[in-house]
Amino acid sequence: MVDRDDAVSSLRAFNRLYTNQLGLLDSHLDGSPFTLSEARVLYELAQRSESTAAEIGRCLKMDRAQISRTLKRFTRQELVAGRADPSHGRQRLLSLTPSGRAAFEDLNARTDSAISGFLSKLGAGRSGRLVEAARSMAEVLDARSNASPITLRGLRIGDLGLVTARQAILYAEEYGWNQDYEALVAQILSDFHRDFDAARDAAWIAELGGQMVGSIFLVRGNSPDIAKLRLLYVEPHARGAGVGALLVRTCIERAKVLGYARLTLWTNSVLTSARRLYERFGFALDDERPHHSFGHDLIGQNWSLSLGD
Amino acid sequence: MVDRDDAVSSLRAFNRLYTNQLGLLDSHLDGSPFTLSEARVLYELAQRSESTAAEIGRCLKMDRAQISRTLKRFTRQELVAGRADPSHGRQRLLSLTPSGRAAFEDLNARTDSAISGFLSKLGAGRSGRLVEAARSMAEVLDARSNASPITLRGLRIGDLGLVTARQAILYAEEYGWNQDYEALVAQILSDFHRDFDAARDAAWIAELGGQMVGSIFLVRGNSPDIAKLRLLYVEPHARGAGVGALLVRTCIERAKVLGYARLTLWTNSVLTSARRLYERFGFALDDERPHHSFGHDLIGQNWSLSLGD
DNA sequence: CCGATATTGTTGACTCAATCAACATTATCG
DNA sequence: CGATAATGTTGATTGAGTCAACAATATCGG
Repeated sequence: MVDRDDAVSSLRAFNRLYTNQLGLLDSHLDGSPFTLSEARVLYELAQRSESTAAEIGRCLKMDRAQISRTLKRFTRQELVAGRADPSHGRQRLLSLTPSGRAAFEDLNARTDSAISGFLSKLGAGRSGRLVEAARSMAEVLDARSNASPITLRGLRIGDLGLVTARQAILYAEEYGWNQDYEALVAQILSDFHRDFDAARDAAWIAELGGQMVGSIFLVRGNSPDIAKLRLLYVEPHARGAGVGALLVRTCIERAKVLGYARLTLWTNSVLTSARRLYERFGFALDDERPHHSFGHDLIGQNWSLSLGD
Repeated sequence: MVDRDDAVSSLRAFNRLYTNQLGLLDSHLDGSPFTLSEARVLYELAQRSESTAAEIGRCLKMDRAQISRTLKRFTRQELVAGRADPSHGRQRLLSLTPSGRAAFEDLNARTDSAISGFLSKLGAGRSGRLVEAARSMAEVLDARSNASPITLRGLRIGDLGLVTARQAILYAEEYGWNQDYEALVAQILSDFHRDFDAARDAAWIAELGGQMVGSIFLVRGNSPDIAKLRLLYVEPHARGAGVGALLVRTCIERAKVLGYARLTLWTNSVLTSARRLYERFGFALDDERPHHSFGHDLIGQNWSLSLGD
């Protein structure tokens, strides 16, 4: 994956560029009377109905003294009003006055137009990539608090290709498989779409924070009462979070609902973590056979699970 | 593509998170005696052999007065020494003293370990995504100065899937084509890999700043002296930069080298920008025929170009 | 060569940022 | 109830950031 030193220097490089280039968006917007700190405090005040100085300080990691002085300035300018908390004699409940809110809206508009101007200077392509990357970073940074849950969804356009690419890249990185595997997946998925029958087939994409982190496919087998589980995979960074188990469980349940008597799958002996998953759900190894594929000598395995219980 | 208002608010959200969460990496690292501004100046001094105050000021967008005072402090602490520029009586050539360099190395180590600690707190998955996104943003921000050129490369693992996904998503967005098209591309690419013969087939991925922005495939046709051009596409944000022309030209040249007499292609009448490209390179429309595919009534077109000249 | 103009670097003046320490007031908890 | 913690204010100090004035030097057109 990503080397640790590389990662650190990449982040540092980004940090420098960001401070040098976008940093100007922070401090002292053109006509605005507010400094960066003031703007941040103003923003937090606008977001909450009635909050306390300590709360804002914690949220912005600002010093109590600084918050106190900033709020005193705001109060003198009649941007902020406070009233005593009935349930707490020490704290004061702060809120923006109408003119405080107007000042916030003005600041907001200035910031928006500054960013908008920056983006249009970049051009459509670059700004699109910038925004996409910013979203991705924001998601990671935000995820510290709200650990986003795993969700499953059906296939969307682009998924056939993305599943192909991710599986190919993963197995190339982890086991050195060559592009034969990618072509095989592309073939399987193309066939899956062509022959798709909602009464007998299904597919799920696992997402974590809006990102694809795994997939599983349920397709009809050679006889009407046998289904095949195919193309199970979980992104390395999402492993251990129960994504694989959720996918397999969902697949088994749907296979039962669709009336299949037996669920089979083909895998390779090197895929140990997948095998453990199958065993946990009661799959039994039927037979195995060596084969040479994807540039390696492998041992293919057929597993199956009886659904009649 | 990305909506402008969405883009602005995404960037703002990112900016807030970044200042709140990683901002602490900037100002005043734990044991370090340097403030953020001082650290930035120190960094710039360490990067260049002998530079002037004005140069650093321009680079960091800092005030002359502030630079002057910072440098005066550094000089008093014997971190920086300056000598008169022989060729310029006003400027002074600044450089770090040995103890200045030691201070820089110390700061560097502290920063690295702070970032490293932050990354390990995030966990492998999140930090990987964060770093990837940071690289992507850095590339965009950096690209202002060094306009990265378009490069062509051969196929890598993952490309079959990525080309499939990007083409499917693009034509779904632009023309509303359904997933039948994605399955068709997956099929074509799977076959391409299976039947690949370096003496008769070829493929190129266009990259701009390390990102895939287009592709083209050259495959043998039904008769030995006829080749087919397939799956040409260019990302919207890279259009107008000559990516398409570069791809087509490269493909035509290779077709000549491989000894083909004629290059044919199949496209659809709605793909007007591609058609203009083909016309520019001398392709002529042989025939067209309506068909119903990808959820729409389309007019398929066969174009061809004689390579004997 | 001269004079207008720009660049470089310094200094003073001022406000805000950031941090530490001290303090009064109020909550909370054993 | 008393120790301890949290809240908010104030003073003190250093640096950040900005504006303005100034001196010294470069540059360039005439």
